[in-house]
Amino acid sequence: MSRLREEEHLIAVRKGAWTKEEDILLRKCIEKYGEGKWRQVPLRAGLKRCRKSCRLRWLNYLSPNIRRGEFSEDEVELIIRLHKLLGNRWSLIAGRLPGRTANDIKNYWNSHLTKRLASNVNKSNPKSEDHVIIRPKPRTASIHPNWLKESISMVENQPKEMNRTWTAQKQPEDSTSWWQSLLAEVEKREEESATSSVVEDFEGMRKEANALECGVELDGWLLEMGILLSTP
DNA sequence: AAACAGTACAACCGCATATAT
DNA sequence: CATATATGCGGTTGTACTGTT
Repeated sequence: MSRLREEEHLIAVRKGAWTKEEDILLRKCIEKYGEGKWRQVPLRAGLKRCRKSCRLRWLNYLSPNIRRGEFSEDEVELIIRLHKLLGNRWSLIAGRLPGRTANDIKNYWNSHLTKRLASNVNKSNPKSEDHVIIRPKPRTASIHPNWLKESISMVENQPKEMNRTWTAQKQPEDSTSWWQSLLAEVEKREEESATSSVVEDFEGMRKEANALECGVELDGWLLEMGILLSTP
C-alpha cells in the first residue's frame, strides 16, 4: 500500500453523496486558497474526503464556471461532431463547450446520445457508424511530453526543407482559429457530400502528411499537436 | 399503494502522465 | 536517472428519482 493510500485509510474517508455542509466547507477552502494542491484540500477544509473526491466535487459541481441545465441543440450538435473527431476524449470536448464539464458531457452522451445515434444509424446507413476516431496521444497538454519530444526529434531529423514545408502547412495561427477551421472544414465537406464520413475528411489530411514524408504519426496526434504548438 | 424497471447523474476507481525529489 | 508523489482522465458503478404495471 502506498503512503497516500495508507494516509487515506487512516483518516477513514467519507464516501458517497456530498452534503450541503461539505459543499460549503469545500467552497470556502477553494475561495481562500484557490484551486489546486488537492492533497491539502481535505485538511484545509476540514473534510473527511479524499483529494480526488474534493477535486471532482469542485470541478463537476461547485465551480462557479459550471453551467447547469439542459444542453441546447447547438451544444448537442457540437458534441456529436467533436465526438466524431475525438472519440471519448471528454475533457477535450468539454474544453470546447464553455461551462460544461467532461463528466456532464460523458453522462449526457452515455444516457442520451448513444441511443439517439444508434437509432439514427439503424434508420439510415448502418455503415455510417464505422468511423476512425482520431486519438490525440497525451491526456494532458504538457509543454514537453515525451511522445512529442520523440515525434519532434523525428521531424527534426528530416531534411530542413521538409520541416519548413511541414510547419508552414500544419502549424496553426492559434488554437481557436485552428479548431474553427477544422469544424468549418468538416461542415463544408458534409455539405458537399451527405454520405461522406469524417474518416474521409481526415484521409486527405493523412495523405498530405504522408506526402510530406515526415515519418510521424500525424493521424494520431495532429489534433493535440495543433493546440500544443500554439501554446505560448 | 407497492413492486419493479428504466433513466439520469453524481461519485468512485484504476491507470497514465507530469512533476518533484 | 530512478523513484515517489500529485494530478487528471475515462470507464464504471451506485443510487435517487420517475414512470409503469
